[in-house]
Amino acid sequence: MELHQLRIFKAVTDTGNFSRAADAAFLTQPAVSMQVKALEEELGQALFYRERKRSVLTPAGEILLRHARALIARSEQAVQEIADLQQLKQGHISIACSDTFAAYVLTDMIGLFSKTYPNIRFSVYNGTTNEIAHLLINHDADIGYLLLPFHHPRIACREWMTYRDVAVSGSNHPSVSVSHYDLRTLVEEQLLILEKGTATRESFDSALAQAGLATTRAMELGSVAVQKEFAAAGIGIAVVPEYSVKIECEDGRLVGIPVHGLPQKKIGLCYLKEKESGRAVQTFITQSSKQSTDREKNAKPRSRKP
Amino acid sequence: MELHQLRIFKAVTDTGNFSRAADAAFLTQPAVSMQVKALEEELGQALFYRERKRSVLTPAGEILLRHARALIARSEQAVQEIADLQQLKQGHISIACSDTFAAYVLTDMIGLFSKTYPNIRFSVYNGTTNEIAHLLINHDADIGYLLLPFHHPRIACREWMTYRDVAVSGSNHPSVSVSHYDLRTLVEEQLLILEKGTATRESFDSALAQAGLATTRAMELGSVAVQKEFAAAGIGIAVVPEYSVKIECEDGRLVGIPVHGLPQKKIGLCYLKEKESGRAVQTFITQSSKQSTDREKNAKPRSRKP
DNA sequence: AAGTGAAATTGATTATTTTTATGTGTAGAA
DNA sequence: TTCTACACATAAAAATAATCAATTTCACTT
Repeated sequence: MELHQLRIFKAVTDTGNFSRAADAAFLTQPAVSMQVKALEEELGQALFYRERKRSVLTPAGEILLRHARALIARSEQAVQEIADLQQLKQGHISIACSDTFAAYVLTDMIGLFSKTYPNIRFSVYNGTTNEIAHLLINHDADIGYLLLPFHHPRIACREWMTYRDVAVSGSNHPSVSVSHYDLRTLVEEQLLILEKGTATRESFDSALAQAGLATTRAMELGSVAVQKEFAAAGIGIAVVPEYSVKIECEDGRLVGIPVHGLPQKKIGLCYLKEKESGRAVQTFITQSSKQSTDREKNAKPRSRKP
Repeated sequence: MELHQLRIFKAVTDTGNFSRAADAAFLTQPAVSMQVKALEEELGQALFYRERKRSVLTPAGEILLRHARALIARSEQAVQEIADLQQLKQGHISIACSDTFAAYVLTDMIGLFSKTYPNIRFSVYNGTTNEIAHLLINHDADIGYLLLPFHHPRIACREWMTYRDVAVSGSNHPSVSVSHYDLRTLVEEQLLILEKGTATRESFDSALAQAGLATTRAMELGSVAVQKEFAAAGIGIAVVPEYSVKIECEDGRLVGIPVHGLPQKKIGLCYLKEKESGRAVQTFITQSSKQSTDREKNAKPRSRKP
């Protein structure tokens, strides 16, 4: 049984007549006869009572018509839904990144995108750099954001944004009066740093190692959100990505202090080399890259309010 | 889009691999490639990410797979349902006849048939001879039962059962003592006869006319059921088909009195000449004709109980 | 650098579908 | 009756599509 045959069959039921069905289907009458006959042979029984003027459905024909209608409609629906994918009327974008990036950068990107394309759904997976790579390779994520440099034979990266880590403290902390740190002064403080195994921590450690320094008093915390809370509570100085404390610095809950000697860091957008992204993903990248340049222009990572 | 293509597409998703799909579908790998490519071109986007070892569905592919599964399953269901028609696992029989025949003959026939084939549904249409013919011609009824003789260019009849009309009265009516009527004595009675326009009435009228007689006191009633009630109430003598009063004669509610001079009547089974009946209808005819010969053997149209 | 696995490509071959032309049967008209 | 018109069936030729066998490409792997 083929849809082609069912379309012809349906044309006969619509017109009540093989010859008119042939016209409607842009075929000749014998072509219609043969396809109907093929169906009848496959099903083992007649589909029409052939009368002089019209053809009337047999019981088997009635059953087949019911299914044929459903089958044809559903095949058209499939085409439509797939077309909707192109029109961004539906779709799904799956993103892999660190929880920090998700919480403080992705939120805005997705929020803006969803205003324009409300029917595109999102999945966000958080993980380490390695986990992000696996998500991409297994097609569980369409794109990822991770700390550069990153090299993998099947994954391509492009620079997405740059930022620095910044020291923050609560606004009543003695360090408020400090205009900046360098690494040597920084390590003297009670530090609040991220646990091992994260890219942020590794880059911090290697910066210290390069300068021949080590932390004197460091407290390891599990997430940037916790670091911020501890800093706000005046427990110590947190070293966090500047983008994660933009709002708190602006409203004065936290005070950001630049650290000389910490390198500028790059986050890359990455995706499978061989895989061409769908339109939804492409559009998301385009739109949010516009947004991100805007954001960077307006960014005032250092701001103190009295 | 053709089911053929969807079956191949599904084989690829099942095996994750064009080559293995080819084996599964008893095709060569290029054949699979071509059909998938044809689908992709029709839909305007790729269905698979082709990787070295396996092929993974794109978003469009996911959507198509969902529909392909449904389409394939439904096409198979259609075949199954139509096969069930042959197996008498489902079906529908539509019968046209007089309301009297339906009430007193068809009931048993359908009851017995439904015991064997509980999933065959019935429709029963009541109408005059002419209406029955129209029902057949419009395929609204598969078979009909009507009073013979009946001639129509497109309808074939075969004799189904014979019966006589019989006079019945309530068991306390004076006529109880009469052993039989002839037409002359019958017309002297207070008669309960069927309204004009029915075959029963016409045959009665023509029997009287042939004998040069006319009713003296006749009451026209709308149905045999009403005739029987009036007779049981002692209002007069009803002339009704013997098969319609079999039970009442046996249990004594009514007394049947033969009428000499009324002809034997034949009911025919009829159907469209050119139309071959479905298996359900054929089986119904076969089974109920066995039953009807049985019934006629046991029939005791005249029986009086004290 | 050679080998491997999976899919694309190509040209020939085979099946299938469609068309053209014709036949059949019936209903209605001459 | 015979003719004509209509609707479908049938048959052979033509066109189209699907398949196959052989080859190539491509990205790894060894």
